[in-house]
Amino acid sequence: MNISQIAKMAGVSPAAVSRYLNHGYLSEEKKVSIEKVIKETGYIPSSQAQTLRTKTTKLIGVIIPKIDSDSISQVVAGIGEVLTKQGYQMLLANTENQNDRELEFLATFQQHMVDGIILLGTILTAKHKAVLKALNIPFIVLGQACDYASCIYHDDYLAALTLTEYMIEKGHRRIGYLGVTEKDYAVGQLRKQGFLDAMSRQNLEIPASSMRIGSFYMENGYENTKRLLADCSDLDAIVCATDTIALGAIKYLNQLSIKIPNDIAIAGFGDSRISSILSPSLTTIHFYYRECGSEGAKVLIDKIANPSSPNKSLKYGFELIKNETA
Amino acid sequence: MNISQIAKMAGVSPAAVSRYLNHGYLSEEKKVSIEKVIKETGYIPSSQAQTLRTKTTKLIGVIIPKIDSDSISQVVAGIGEVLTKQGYQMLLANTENQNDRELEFLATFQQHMVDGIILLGTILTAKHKAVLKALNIPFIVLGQACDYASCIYHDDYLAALTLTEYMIEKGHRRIGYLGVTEKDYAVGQLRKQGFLDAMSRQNLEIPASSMRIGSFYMENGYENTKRLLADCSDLDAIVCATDTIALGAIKYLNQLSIKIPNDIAIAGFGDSRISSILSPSLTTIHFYYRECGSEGAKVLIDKIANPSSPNKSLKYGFELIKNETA
DNA sequence: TCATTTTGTGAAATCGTTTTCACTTCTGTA
DNA sequence: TACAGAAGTGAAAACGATTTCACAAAATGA
Repeated sequence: MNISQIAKMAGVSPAAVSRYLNHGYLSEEKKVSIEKVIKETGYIPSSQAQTLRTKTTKLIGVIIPKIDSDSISQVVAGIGEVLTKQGYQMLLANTENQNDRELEFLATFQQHMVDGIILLGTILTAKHKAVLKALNIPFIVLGQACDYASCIYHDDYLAALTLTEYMIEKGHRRIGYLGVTEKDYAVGQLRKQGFLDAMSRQNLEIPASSMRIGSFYMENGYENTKRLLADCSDLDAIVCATDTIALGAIKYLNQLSIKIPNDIAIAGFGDSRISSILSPSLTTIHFYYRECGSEGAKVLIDKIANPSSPNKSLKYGFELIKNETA
Repeated sequence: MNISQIAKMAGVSPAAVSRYLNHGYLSEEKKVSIEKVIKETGYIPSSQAQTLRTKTTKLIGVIIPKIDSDSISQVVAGIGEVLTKQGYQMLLANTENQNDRELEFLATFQQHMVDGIILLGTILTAKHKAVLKALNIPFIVLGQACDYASCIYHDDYLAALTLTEYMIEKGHRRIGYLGVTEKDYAVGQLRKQGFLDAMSRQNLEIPASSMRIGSFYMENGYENTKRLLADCSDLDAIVCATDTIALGAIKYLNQLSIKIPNDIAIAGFGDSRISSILSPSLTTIHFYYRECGSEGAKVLIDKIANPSSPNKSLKYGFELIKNETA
């Protein structure tokens, strides 16, 4: 069923049908007859053919590192909400933490002529920058600061600083740290730096052996807590770069019947749904993930409507959730 | 940059370039020169134009009720893995539990000419059936049995039966139930029926006031546990239709300092990541969510390749996770 | 009444591919 | 030598929409 057939059935030209579908510069009489035929046939215009002429797809490509993650799925939910409302569709690409796949997906997005791209950034390399700019498609970065695009992110540094100061205030002195790769600027570097600065402000020592770097998975929390305690048996608290890592740590401590927070206090980042249900409940940082997603989608849509508009950089705050593990 | 420009630059016809891109019925000499030009220019063919001719988009539409859900995001991860591997892209539509939106999204998918559709079913109405069949696009249903399409689902009934029998075996007699709407056949009806049958096999009473129906959210678990205990103060266990609901129940019980499992035992369904970390850890049912997603994607791709192949109906088993809350 | 503007309309070009078809040019065989 | 078949090629016709352009009819103004 195509536009010419509809036109024939309605006794008008294809151009008239197109006009009906779009602006509608058309006599009332023809509008009625076209409407009737379209209703009867259930005709839906081919978006591919439309794209071919108009160069717009109403498609937004979204690249994420992992969909089955508490924080990321919240961002995606926020994105989806706004896109749907604005008549866009989401093309979702999940790299499963394989950073190099991001570039492949960018090529696919280009092929599908997406109107815009949202990159939920983990590691932004020079190559990313080059490819993204060459793409000539509006894009934004979420979760990381970025100087060549609009970006929406969290105050990871201040959050880590605040959280660590809170731990110190609670009386903890020998605090360990479980982090992630420094290639991830927001989570790997800023959170760690916030931790370090809070410690040094109080002139607290940080022996190298009390810090560990690992993956984003729970196993990392589990294994690195084991190693941490093997090397520094006198720790009285551990700050973990994510809630997931904190869960791994808690799992290990539970197995050893080490009491939280009396023997060792724990804190995480992300305020995952679990944190308030755990018992003891997890002290953590609430970030505005869903808002980050929905705001990001809005910014991108603005950018698509007005490509020459200047880049924006929006930093969301956070909330310290004072729960029971610290 | 289009195929004609590439052709001109390589000194061949557009047809030759197209042949290079596809089957490659072409002299070695031209292949080389075309390859060179494509590499230099970074040319990527327009998938819309391709679709216009070939009627295939390499796009799969996926409809889900909620992305920020532990179980669903796992299914989506499984789907994404296979689709990417097979060169497909995922068009994701999140209804946020608004069932009527599913039909809208189906129309959008049709407009975008997706090659196939995956419906992560909650409530399948007669209208769904009618619309899906009229669509004339291969589709499959995940999470629900369905007689007019290939479907992949879990043995919800036997899981509920087994879990409840286990609770009884553990010595619980006055067991309450927190469920969801019966319109959701798998989660609402089958799990409840499994519970009821296990109870009646042991001749255990189920007063109407010991069962509650609510939403999929944690608040439901919290609020309905409150009501349940107000009416039936002598319950010694509660079976919850999902882990999320169980978490709500646990939250309420913790607030009242009711000891789990000594005062009241709890069980859920889904084996969410949290369940093993909670303390006490949550007794639950492990379903093969990720596998369901990846297998579903495979079945759909087979169906696309061979549309006349008969429908398949695949039921995955489960695993009873005997943790500490029951 | 006549000139001018407004309004409504369809023919045809266009977007960027794929694919059919007809036409060379080879290759190998009788 | 002649001829069948294979191999390689490009012109041109799709695919299904939008949009420009030209033109007719109707409305307006003098």
